Amino acid sequence: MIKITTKDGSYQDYSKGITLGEIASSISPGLAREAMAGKVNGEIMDLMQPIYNDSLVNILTFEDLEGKKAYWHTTSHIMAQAVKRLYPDIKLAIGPSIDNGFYYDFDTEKPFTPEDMESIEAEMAKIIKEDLKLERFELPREEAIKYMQEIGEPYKVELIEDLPDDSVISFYRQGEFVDLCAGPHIPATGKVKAFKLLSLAGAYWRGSEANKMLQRIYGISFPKKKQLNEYLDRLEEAKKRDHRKLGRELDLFSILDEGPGFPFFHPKGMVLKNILEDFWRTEHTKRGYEEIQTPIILNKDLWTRSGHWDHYKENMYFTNIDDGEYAIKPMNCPGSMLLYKRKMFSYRDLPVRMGELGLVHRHELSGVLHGLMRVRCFTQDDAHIFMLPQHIKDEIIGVIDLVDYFYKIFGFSYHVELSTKPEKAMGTDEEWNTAIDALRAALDERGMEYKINEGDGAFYGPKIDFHLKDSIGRTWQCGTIQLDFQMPERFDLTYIGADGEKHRPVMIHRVIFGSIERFIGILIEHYAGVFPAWLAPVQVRLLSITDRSAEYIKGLKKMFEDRGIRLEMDLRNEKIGYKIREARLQKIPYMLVVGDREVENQQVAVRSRKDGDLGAMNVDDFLDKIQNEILEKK
RNA sequence: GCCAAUAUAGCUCAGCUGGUAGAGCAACGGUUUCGUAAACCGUAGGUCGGGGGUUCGAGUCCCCCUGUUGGCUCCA
Repeated sequence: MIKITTKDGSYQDYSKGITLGEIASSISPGLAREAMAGKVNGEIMDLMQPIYNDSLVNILTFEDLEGKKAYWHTTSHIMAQAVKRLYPDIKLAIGPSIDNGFYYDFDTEKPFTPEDMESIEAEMAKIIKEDLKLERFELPREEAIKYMQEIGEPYKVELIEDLPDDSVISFYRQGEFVDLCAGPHIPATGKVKAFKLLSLAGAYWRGSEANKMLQRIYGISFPKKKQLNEYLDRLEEAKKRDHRKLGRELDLFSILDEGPGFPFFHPKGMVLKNILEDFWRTEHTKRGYEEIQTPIILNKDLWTRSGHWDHYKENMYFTNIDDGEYAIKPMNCPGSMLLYKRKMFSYRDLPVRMGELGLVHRHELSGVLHGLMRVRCFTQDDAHIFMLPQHIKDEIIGVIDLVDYFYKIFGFSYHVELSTKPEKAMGTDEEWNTAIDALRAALDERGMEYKINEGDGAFYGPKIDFHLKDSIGRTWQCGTIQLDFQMPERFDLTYIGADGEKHRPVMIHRVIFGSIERFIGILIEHYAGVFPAWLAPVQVRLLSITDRSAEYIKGLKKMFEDRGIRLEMDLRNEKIGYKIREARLQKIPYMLVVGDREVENQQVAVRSRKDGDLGAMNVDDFLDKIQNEILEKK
């Protein structure tokens, strides 16, 4: 007998060799039904796995991340099986689960068509109905390679050859289909209740442009039909919020064929951009930042000195002036370095915080451009902080506080990642450790949880990234703080220490919004275009019932504008319902209906986009209400 | 950049196997002066992304170019 402890701390004896699935059944039939995989002493396993020793066992369902992964991974095998049944000559590459579903890469001469997807789905439904059991087996390396050669799967052979010497080489069989796979998998294909193939795409073998382009099919699956529908509804919801669609409908920005990746901001989009920038300036001034502006075009020598010529040339644009070579800046830092060097700093002057809303241009591959999210020119809300080593922790805390303050105002929650030294890095391990310790100390002192991204830092220093979460649960990397040893060295930055000698300052490089353009894109989708009053390009629209109220409305317009309210008038000869509909579609926070009654009482009838008809109010009361709302940024 | 899909009026889209373009909304003109999500009538609007080819004839078929969309990172 062996002793099995479950996650609630209770334990029970079972006979040796019992499987996880049987344990789940003994706990409850419901759990047996929902069980997808299990964890034995922290190690993820199939339910079919027998246990021989006393163990701590946790049964995983679809509610657990690892349970989902197993579920999706099995669905990807079902898809591959269906493809092999329909097209026996197609070669299999890889088919993992991902954050939302799964994919499988296939090598096929003839790309899949949408009709093929339908027949694959139909075949998958058959495989699910057959309720094939999944069995795991292991083979020694040579046999595994031979086996895959025999069944004609060259990509699998390559994968096995690249596995480390000590790794267990496992396979999963379901009916006639066998695939190399580490697992775990759910016990039978019949457990997959609802699935859908979502998209087709090309993908390089092993993600490298040097390799062959394979055909990838993405899909998703759920234990309940309802969950699948909810997921598809969420995708629809995301589509409705698409900033490219809303950007056009709300007349905020456009990207024209004449400038791929170079956004045009319309007057209303510009209002939004200016509000964000004004807010940024105000908050930075309060925190001891100075603002600078450096040129967009600077000569080749500068970019050689900064290292960009060697490390970033592929992403840069160039031009000639007279006989000299120039580059259009992809980053603001070299310009900032020059401004630091304009004069001598004493240790008493530091830290120096130089902010710049700098327009940078970067050559992005044409295929990656995406609305405002991925562009070829954008405004970075950059700042470089030059300081003494002992300032590092406090300065970083200052930036963390600032990021926190900003994101909370927009209603974003966020998580933090700390990235450490990459393979190809400049500087010594000692320098890196000091820097990482400083970043960590700042995070710890601030009591922040963070994930470590081993080896994901910039080549010149470690970094803290802020990933914000929007209202429909997607995450976006925006803010970042990077410690940089390289630039101060390359530009020979100095300050005069208490000892009268020159010393090298430490520098950090940070952004809060990241790219203002991208941040606007995120805001549009986060709010679904329904901006809070402080951000709304038009805060109020005045609607006349008949043209008898036109003069009164024009008077209101002046009064509102004097109080800094952004407004529009709709004096057209249209019915009030029609005007309200249009104002609502434009997502304007307040609609003020003005007819004979309001003129007579010197009032306005307030309709809020959020709360509907609020009834008549005195004009001053309304102004106080909206101004308060704007002030509180609600 | 690569793979695939796609490009028709300001927007959303129709146009079957080739026979010289159509709807709704928007716009504009007129009528209606109306109380909280679409009044009525009418008018105008497109060298069908660009170039080349096949054909008696091309929005439709073929080739090239450009833009757009979804992917190409998440390692069996």
